[in-house]
Amino acid sequence: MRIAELSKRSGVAVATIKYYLREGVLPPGERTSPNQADYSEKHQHRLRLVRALVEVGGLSIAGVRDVLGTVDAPQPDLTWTLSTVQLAMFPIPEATEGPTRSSAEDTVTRLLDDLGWSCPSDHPAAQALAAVLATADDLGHPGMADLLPRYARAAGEVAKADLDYIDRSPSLDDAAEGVAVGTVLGDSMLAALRRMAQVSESINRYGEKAGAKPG
Amino acid sequence: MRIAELSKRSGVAVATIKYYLREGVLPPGERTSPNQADYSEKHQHRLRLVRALVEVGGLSIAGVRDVLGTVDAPQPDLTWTLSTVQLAMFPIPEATEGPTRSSAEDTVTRLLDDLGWSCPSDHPAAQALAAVLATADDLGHPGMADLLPRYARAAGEVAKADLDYIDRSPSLDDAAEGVAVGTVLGDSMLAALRRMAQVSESINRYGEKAGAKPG
DNA sequence: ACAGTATGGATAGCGACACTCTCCACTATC
DNA sequence: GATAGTGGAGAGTGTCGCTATCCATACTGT
Repeated sequence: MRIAELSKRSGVAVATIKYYLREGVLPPGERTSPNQADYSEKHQHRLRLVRALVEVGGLSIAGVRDVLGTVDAPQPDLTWTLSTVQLAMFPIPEATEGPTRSSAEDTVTRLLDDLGWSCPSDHPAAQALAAVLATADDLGHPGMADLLPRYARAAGEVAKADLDYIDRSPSLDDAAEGVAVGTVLGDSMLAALRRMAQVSESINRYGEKAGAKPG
Repeated sequence: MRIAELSKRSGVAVATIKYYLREGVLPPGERTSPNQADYSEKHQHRLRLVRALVEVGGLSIAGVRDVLGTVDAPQPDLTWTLSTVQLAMFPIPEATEGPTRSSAEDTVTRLLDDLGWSCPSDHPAAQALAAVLATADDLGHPGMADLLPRYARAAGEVAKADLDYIDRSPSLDDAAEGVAVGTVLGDSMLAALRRMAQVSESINRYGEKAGAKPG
């Protein structure tokens, strides 16, 4: 198919598709003449994936490029693939310093120890967690740390489900894409469910009232 | 204190503080003369809160304004406060249409029913969940829906912890801020813990190898 | 008292980002 | 052979979160 049809089928503007081609998040079509190319269902699928990563996952175009680079070069080491996707999604950690931050790092180390998790305490995610705890502390909400065990238990369950899902993939390629899709969509899914559960729990405890929508 | 000291203490540039004042996310200082104002510890705290919402929660300035508007007008109805904060954080849902979307909505309705959650199935969060499921379907990953029960159980646990945390607040003002902080920081906390748990679980299943950092 | 600095307020500018538009030589199609 | 569409490249657009510049006035140190 040609670019106009790819655009029509995907609902993405031609100019945007050209932009994605330029940015390298969509591979070029197969040349049929100096200025004519042919796009396949693979391009259609890739375009959907790009849109999902951008719209649902909130990734930047550069982040999408990173993730797709990993998906396209499937390593047998899924741990590596997982870490790469995670890094593309959460490129944050710009380490802060200070007493609250140090004690937050201790808290995280202790948590990992208590849980027996095989995650290094200098992992970006662990650093991010320490940063969040330090922020809560600075805001005068040190009680957030008390939530850690329950949050961690829930996160552990989710992670097991995630890895089970990846394990079901028939091929390495599928597993790599499964990691990307699962990481990105899983985050949104979990966030949505948390909000729903909060609303439900809130209604159960405090009553319905204006419940659903305040605006 | 004057603006220069507020800037020094908070690490936020004077120009940025002026910008926040203009945007209404920081209340004006107390006038002492036509062009002189005095800022208190309250401003310092508010500034920290704004930075946390922006940096950790990824909220836009407009989103911060919405959240703070709710925090500053504490309603006795915590369900309302919760919903408002949620809306400011996830203003997404721009409803799509199509067969996958409809069946995703059915799936969500059924899930709510099975779980016995008191969350209306037309709640924005439920819509967001349906959108995610539809996206997964369109991407050729219909198996994501199988993860729902385990995800939901985990989300339920987290939500109970969240509401327990809010319940501990001594005053209504504190509860309102607790909702905002808890919702925003809780999301980041949960995401970080999920990543850590994924890494841990991945190492347990597939071995260490390049584990922590691929780049 | 008076130079030097800081302040609040308003306006304009900047850099990043994700597109979107315009132009071009050329090709496909009617 | 007129018309519409193509790939490619560059410039332009709108939004966002600041950041810089001005200005008249106010505070500060000597």
